[in-house]
Amino acid sequence: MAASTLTEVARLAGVSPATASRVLNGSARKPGPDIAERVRQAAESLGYVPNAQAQGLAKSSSGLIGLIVHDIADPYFSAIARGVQEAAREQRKMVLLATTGGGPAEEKEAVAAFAARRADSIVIAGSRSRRPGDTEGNAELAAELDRYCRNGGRVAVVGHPVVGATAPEGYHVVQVPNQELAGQLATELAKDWDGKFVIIGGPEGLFTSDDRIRGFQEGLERAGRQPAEVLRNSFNRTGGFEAGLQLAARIKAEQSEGGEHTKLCIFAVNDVMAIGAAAALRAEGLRIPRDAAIAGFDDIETLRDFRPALSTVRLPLEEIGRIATRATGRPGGHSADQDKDHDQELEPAGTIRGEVTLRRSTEVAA
Amino acid sequence: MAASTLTEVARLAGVSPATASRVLNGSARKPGPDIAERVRQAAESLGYVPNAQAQGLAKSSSGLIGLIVHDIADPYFSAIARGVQEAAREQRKMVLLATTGGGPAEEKEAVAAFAARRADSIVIAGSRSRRPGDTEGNAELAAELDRYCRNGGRVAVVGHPVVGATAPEGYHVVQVPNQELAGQLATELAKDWDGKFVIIGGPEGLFTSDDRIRGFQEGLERAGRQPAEVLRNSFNRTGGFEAGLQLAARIKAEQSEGGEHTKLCIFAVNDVMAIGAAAALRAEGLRIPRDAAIAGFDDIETLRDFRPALSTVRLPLEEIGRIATRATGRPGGHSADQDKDHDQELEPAGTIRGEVTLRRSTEVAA
DNA sequence: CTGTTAGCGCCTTCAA
DNA sequence: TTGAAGGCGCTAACAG
Repeated sequence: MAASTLTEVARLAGVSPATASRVLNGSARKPGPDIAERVRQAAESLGYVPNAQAQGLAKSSSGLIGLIVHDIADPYFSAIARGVQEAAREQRKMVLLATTGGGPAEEKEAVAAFAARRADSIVIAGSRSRRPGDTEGNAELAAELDRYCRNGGRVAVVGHPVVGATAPEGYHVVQVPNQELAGQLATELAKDWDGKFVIIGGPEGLFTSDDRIRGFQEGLERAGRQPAEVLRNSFNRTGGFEAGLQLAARIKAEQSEGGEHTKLCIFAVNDVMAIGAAAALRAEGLRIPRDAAIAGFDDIETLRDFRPALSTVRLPLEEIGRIATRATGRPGGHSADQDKDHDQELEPAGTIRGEVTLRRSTEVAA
Repeated sequence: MAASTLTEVARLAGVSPATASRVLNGSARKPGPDIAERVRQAAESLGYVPNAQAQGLAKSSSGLIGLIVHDIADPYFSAIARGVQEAAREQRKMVLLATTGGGPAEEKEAVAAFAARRADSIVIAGSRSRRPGDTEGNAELAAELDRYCRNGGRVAVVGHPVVGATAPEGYHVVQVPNQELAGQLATELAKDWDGKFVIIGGPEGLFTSDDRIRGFQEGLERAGRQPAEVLRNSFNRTGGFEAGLQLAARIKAEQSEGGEHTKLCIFAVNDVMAIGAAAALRAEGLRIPRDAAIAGFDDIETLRDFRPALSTVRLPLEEIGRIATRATGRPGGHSADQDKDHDQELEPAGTIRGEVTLRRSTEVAA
């Protein structure tokens, strides 16, 4: 009932297992064409499927890439996942998926599980955190990662390095210029908006969120503006929605006060939160950009048809996934020519370029 | 440099590998607490990580669940993927991801790869197809699946069974009542709309699309309406957009003709296409539902903030993923009490309940 | 309760 | 070029 084995194929073909192996899987020496054909036919007729586990055991390489995300249903992560998939396919590897919900403890579990499966490399896509409650988890995660690397595993982290990770080799960080881009966004917005800025951020300690907040504040400062107030909330639509409700109340109060007031410009640290905030404003009867402007970050594809079109910062999510994955590929894995010029190896895993994208949601037109 | 092995742990603890194994991994008999502690410490100090490949080889069960989707970045699939992940976690298994782009040939590759990795079960989430070009691919896919099942693998397919698959056991189909629900949607819409209906569908031969089209037509018929014209296009936003452009031209022509005309009601066979079509109408200066109504299918979460809110059919995507995955779990895998009542086993893998959800995009209000 | 003995299926030296 | 032998790391029968 179990799948047929190489030995069975070999027996049917009247050759040794070794020979069969050489025929069916890549090997330096190629057996005689007549023999090869017989083996192939035997394999075919038995419906032979090589046992990757056994192959992996013997070669100590599994052909697996581990991907860690907070939530695969979040479009931010699923876009990255698509890039990882592509790159994995290039490397003829398969993707193992782990969803962690963002906790370092669960991420550590995932790394351990990947290590157990002897994944050739691991891509960590979720934002790092330095919240107080996470310090222990971070330490454990770092330790687990270090061990994994020491055992020959490759790791790529999107965004920030894992706190405390001191991995010697095989540890790559794909830098995402969150801070810089948020700064540019602020600068651009400051050109058109005289009023106050408010930031809807994630919980304090989430690097991605903090970087974007910091960058935005810096941008405001460069433009000679007051720092923006920061509302903190969960890093998802609900968080944005709740913050949006608060702001809506405030805006309506100001409006009913009469008198002159300048419109608020809201920066949510990611698109999903921005959409949540926009929904809240709308629910409260406010309109964008008439009563307030709003901008996000990421430029999530599925959200591009949202109206008013959301000003945001475009991030090449799919490419980020690809680059991270490629960074973990063993050099000379499959490419024909191998640069002897190792300089490139020393550079960061890849430079990500984003782009400020102003759209309707921050237009000044009444 | 390589990871440490069970043997090393055993040696350090001064016990046999078998004992170490019994301590570190689940086993019926539990060694003495003193011994157990020594082994645990040895493992800890060596940073021992069990080799799942070896375990799999020995136990001939990999703890892997293979998931096949068209495109992980498509919110429809990523929602299902989340459900699969959840259920996998319940079963203490990991998810192997394969993205196929929808072709049976690639799906066959994926199944073979999963089989090679000895995945315990496979969940196929993409729509089946019976397009002429796919017949050969379908046959091969079916053969591969049959073989996989025959070797003890479990399979769950979302929607329709794979064409030609005759798998004896372990082959489950999660029925999604596309046709029925589309019929209900049509019925509901027909109550409010006097005018013509148009369907924006996917390519002919895609089961999901065809079922929804058929169901919608049936619903119209039941309501005493003429069958709707069907525009076919690719099964994604672009397809919807292009069809939308066509319709926009038509609508504008009718409008400029003056005279009386009834508004068009558009049914796109999935939300993403509906959004594309809506974007096209908007781009052509038309407004929804003023100039035309539009409805989709799936109720994609990320799209719920779209305005005008899209009438659609809510599908419990995440649950579909969960149910499909659970259907493939070996009975008595982890649950405490094991029903001796096998009746449930014979029913379809699970009954999916959807819900027609009328929203603003099909309101009659001018 | 513990240790010993065989494999799980494959790859890879090494001889022939 | 081909075959034989050993081992990858672990578990599952047996013995003790």
